Amino acid sequence: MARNTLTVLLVEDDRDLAETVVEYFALENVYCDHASDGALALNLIERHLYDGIILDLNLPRVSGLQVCEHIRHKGIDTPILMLTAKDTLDDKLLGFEKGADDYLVKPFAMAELMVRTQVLAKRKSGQVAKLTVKDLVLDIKQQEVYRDGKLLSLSPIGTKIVELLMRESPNVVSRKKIIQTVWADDPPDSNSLKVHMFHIRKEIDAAHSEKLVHTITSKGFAIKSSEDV
Amino acid sequence: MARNTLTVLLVEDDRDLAETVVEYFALENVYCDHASDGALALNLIERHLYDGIILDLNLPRVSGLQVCEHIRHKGIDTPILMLTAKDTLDDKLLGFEKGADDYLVKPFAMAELMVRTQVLAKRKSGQVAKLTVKDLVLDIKQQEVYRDGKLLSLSPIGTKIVELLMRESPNVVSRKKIIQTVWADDPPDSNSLKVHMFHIRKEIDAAHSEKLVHTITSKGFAIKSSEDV
DNA sequence: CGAGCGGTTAAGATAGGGTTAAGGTTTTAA
DNA sequence: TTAAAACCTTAACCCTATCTTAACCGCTCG
Repeated sequence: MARNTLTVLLVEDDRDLAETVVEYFALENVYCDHASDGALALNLIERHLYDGIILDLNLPRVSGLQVCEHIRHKGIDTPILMLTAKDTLDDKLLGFEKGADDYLVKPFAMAELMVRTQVLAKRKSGQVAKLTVKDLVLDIKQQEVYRDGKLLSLSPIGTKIVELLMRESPNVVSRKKIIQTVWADDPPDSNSLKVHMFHIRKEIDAAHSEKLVHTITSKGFAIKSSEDV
Repeated sequence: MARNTLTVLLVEDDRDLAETVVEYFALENVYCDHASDGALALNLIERHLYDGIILDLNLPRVSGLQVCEHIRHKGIDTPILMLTAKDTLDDKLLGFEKGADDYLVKPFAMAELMVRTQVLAKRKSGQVAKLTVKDLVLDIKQQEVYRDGKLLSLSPIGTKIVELLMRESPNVVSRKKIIQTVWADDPPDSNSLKVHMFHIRKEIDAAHSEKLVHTITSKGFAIKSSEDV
């Protein structure tokens, strides 16, 4: 089972504060990279896979909001926690709109930042424009699915199912949940879901040796790379 | 069908506040069930699949924290946002520890609750509980059992039995109770349970010197480490 | 020593999931 | 507006993982 060690990125121009955070996090076994401005941060984010990003709103040159927007635009769904000195509601709303997942107002207690970071890091953001599982990509806005760069021909319902499975990846999603998500209150009283899954499989996996669509008997379906837990 | 529609559960005993929230949410196309106490909430949660749960910490009878813990123990990973009147750090930390994903202090702006709920609902919690007995681990949500980090191959019914035994560990569970839990109304009229126990033993204990599955003659079965009572 | 309890094994039954094709509905395009 | 295409549901069929069943084994204890 996975160790409790997390790797997060702190984007903060106040070097004193940054150092304090890094040291505090080290005590709790959280490894913390540090970037002092937005450009540097974006660079690091594209190179590494972080469990979470702590982002000061008030950065020189590129603002925190811009960085946030940029990250989401790239399809990176690492959870983001925003830090700010101000506490106006508008700031928060704007932050969430740009793709942040949580918000903390300066000054804050280290313990709270710690805990919020840990909670944050356990999940995916779900705030991205694109979902990616291996070489499978879903453009959420366009509702188009690509594998290995090639556009697949999925029906609207099929795409919805794939979206759900990709959001939950690598977890199993129960038939019940799929049905409720796709059909809401009036599910078909037939094996319609089975048929949709069949078509989805054909599109996503037929031409590839690595299968991404998996059935977990009596539990449901999952989209993930074969050896992911 | 409506596109961006979410379904959340509000657990709140202040009926005025609840009504306000429900109405506000309706305007933004978020359908909101309401439960006025913890017992009711748990009932609804098991029956429906919500996109998020908004949980007042301060409930009559069963506290919000208890409800939260209960939900996670059931393996339900719906994201939870906690509401509270207090603003002590300890409350927050405890809330996160019990499996909450976000936190909002009363009084709050409707717009902020709205936005936090929407962000919350897009992602999975990642906060589910796991059952552990020595090096045996059951992932409740995935219904997967590991020993010493290795995934075991248990059938659905086998997993159900193991879950029950692990929940009751280190106590003995009678055959009668196992049968009732697994088969409810129509138990097999054969030695099916024996066979399941055989397979469970094979998976859990065959490759290890410390046996965790124990038979207590004429009483039932238990999963525990050998020296435990 | 034989009756009862629990473990082991293998075979048959069943249910869950995969595949296919037909028919009806909705969407799209002319 | 109408015809064609795309899409969705349905039902029938097949296969396989899983579950049940029954028979047998071996121990223990009265």
